[in-house]
Amino acid sequence: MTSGQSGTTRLKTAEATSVNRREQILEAAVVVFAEHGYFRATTAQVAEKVGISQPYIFKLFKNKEELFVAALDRAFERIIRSFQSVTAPAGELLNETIRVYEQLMETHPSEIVLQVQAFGIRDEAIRQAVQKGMQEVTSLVEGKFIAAGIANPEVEVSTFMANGMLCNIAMVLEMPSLKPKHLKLE
Amino acid sequence: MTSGQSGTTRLKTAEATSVNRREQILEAAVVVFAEHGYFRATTAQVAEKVGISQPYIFKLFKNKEELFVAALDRAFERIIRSFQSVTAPAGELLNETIRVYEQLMETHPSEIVLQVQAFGIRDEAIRQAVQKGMQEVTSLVEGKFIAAGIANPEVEVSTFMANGMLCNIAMVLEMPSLKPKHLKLE
DNA sequence: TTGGTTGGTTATTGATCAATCACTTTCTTG
DNA sequence: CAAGAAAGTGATTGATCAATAACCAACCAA
Repeated sequence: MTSGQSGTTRLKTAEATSVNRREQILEAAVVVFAEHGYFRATTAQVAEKVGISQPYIFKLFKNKEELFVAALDRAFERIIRSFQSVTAPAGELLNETIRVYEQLMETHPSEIVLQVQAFGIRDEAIRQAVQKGMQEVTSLVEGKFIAAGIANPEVEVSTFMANGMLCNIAMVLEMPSLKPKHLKLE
Repeated sequence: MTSGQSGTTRLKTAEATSVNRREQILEAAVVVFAEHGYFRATTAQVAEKVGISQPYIFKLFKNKEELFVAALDRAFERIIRSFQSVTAPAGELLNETIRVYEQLMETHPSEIVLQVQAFGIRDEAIRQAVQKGMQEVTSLVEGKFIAAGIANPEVEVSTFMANGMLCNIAMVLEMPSLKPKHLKLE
């Protein structure tokens, strides 16, 4: 058996199963990587944040690269889940999708920062993870736009992604003036 | 005297003055940093590409960070010079600016990659250099758009920058499908 | 009670590199 | 040509870390 789910189920108290530990480590890793960057962040910092020893990380993750990829996947999964949950009529779908993303940037800023970092890392495994994440997000949004019957879905999605990227960059650079200007008023 | 410009001026043969060396090093640094990323790239790789010893780099640059910032400044300067050179009537200005940038991506891809990398580096000096570069580019383009009498210049500039960012990211990720879809046809 | 499984630790090491130090060589000019 | 400046090198080092090795402890089941 893997977990501590014994006869007298002691659930709720977040037992130290390896699955829980993995989650804790990932949560810490997202923050540490976002704050210091992939190369400057150390596995010791992640461990410290979780309250475990540095080597224990390598019992649950093959190496630092895999840890980063897992953290990145987590970030993309949240974005995808958020966008999946969006429901709105065609006329409101774009604005609603933007609203959901803006909320995500507030509630999980580190995961957004992680994304931007990942764009610049020259590492095959990481690049593949980013490619996959970006492809999934694009496809998902496009599917929604098409299903809603929005005109020129490809262009709309592309514009949405472009503004999203600029938004991300404005965030990591701490340049609010760079944020996209929508101008929906006419 | 600093250079070898003696009486019998032996110009043209690219003498090994420290100014020339600085330029050579920067040119190599742009390529090496773009290829391996700031942290994986080593000063030894840069030196090898120039054909000098690794320690000599530190005679011309205080440290690795300063070398990167200088390389980054160079990249931004080229972008700015390119945009400054743009002249077109209001109706064509946006397209012409796009064209110039697309050409830059072809002729100096490493400098574009360097930019994207720089977004993700958590280092104060580097972040400041990126901020300055982005601010200058935005202001310059906005100035041009305003001077040409384009309507909603702020929004147009923002959209232009957003698509530029998406374009950069499509490039570094090697995801051509992510490239912006303009759709000027009606 | 014993032995296997799960969850953990301490200590260490092997590589990697930026950066410095102590020199040498090559100009050039008075 | 002497001598100082400019250009450049070889050797080394001091830190930093990912990753491994080797070992410990708590628990449970047969």
